Amino acid sequence: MSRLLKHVEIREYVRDLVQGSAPGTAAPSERDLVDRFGVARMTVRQALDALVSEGVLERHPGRGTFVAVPRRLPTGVSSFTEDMAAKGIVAESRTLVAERVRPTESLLVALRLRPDDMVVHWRRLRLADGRPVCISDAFLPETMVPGLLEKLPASLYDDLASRGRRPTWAEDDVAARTATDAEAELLEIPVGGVVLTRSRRALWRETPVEVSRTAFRGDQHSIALLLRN
Amino acid sequence: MSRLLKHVEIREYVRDLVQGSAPGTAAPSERDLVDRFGVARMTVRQALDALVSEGVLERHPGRGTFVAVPRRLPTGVSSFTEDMAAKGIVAESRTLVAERVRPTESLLVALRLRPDDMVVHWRRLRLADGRPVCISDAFLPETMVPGLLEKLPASLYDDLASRGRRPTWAEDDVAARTATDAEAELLEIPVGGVVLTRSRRALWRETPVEVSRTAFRGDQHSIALLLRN
DNA sequence: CAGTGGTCTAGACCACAGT
DNA sequence: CTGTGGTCTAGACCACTGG
Repeated sequence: MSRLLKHVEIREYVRDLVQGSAPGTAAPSERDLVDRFGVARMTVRQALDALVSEGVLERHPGRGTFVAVPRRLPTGVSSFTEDMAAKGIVAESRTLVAERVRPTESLLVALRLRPDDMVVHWRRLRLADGRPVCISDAFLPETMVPGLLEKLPASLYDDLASRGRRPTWAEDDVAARTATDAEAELLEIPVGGVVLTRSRRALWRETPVEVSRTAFRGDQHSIALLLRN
Repeated sequence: MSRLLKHVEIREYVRDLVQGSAPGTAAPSERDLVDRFGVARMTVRQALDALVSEGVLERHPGRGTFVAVPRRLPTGVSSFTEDMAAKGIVAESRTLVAERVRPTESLLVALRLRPDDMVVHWRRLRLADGRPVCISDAFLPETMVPGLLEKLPASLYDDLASRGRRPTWAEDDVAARTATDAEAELLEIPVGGVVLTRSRRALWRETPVEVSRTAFRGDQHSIALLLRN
């Protein structure tokens, strides 16, 4: 039995229907969906609104609703595992810390938590073809990823995706500094070597899902970006 | 005479009301707005939906609607001059090199030039409130900016804008390394200090406009980004 | 012309917050 | 308890598009 909200049910129905269709293909009209699901038109519109704001559909007044031209191609909010796979490199990671902690004040704000909420802290050394690439600290609301610590996934973003919470956008801040001694040792670079750091707040729709800080080996890595106005 | 749609009128009313309020401040409740404007609740919700998706407001079921924690500003393809102005800082620059040169092979490709085309090379030391921030080398097709060298503008992107060629998108590559001796001296950092580098190819529509390489003082500067899927 | 999406009404019941 | 946002109904009129 479907315990879904109606507008969710309709949204997923249309999403499946449209999956893989060429841009410009007509989607069912709002009144068609009203008849098919026996709901009010506002409910159908609520479902289609979501798909439009996701960039799946486009509305054309007086004509209909159509599959949208594909969105922004490039990385967007990318996952380390995917970035490496795209280069044909096998990504590995070694868990250094996986714990349940009380959030700091800044985490509380960034993740939009309530005072008693706990966060999951996961620190990993990440490797490509067996060589250290970066150290990352990820912080996630415990309620967002129940059971994560009991069974650490191979890819955090894959895990979030399976929970329907893959980040849709992120705020990044990129900087450079010298490595701490601990970082230098883990990354196998000289003490005082250069690291490229990335602070990220990743969100799904309007909900913060992850805050992370990553330090990349400066001598090997760079961050590629595509910016649009 | 206001020819505004009701939901637009309500949206702008709330936007003004909330302008400058601290995050967490309560916005009018939906039923308040229904009374104030004499409209149906769906109409009010339509107005608030827009503000929520803009990140201006947050909804908290059972509690109310509140001013959202501010997002970082979207960057898009930003200009140094504009970035500084946004922070209330006076940007200056000191021209180190301004010349007409034959393009290297990689510039020829990146700027999509023909073999005999020349490029303008402009190197600047850029300062904020009188202190060095970065060194940038910009390369532009000569045909794109005739007369630039005869009258160097205060802001390159302003100049491009006045020619109708302001970059609409860019490919950036961000990395970290130690400064060269020359860079260290200009940036007033210790020899061997850290710099954050950005290689950019900026395009207007599908036409390459600029290739630049910039080295920022790593101890002071970071690059803020907004990524979307 | 009939069909589309855009806007809007005037209600309703629900789950949830805080008092 | 009251008030909040979340969902939903069953209509309505409009401007616009296409045939």
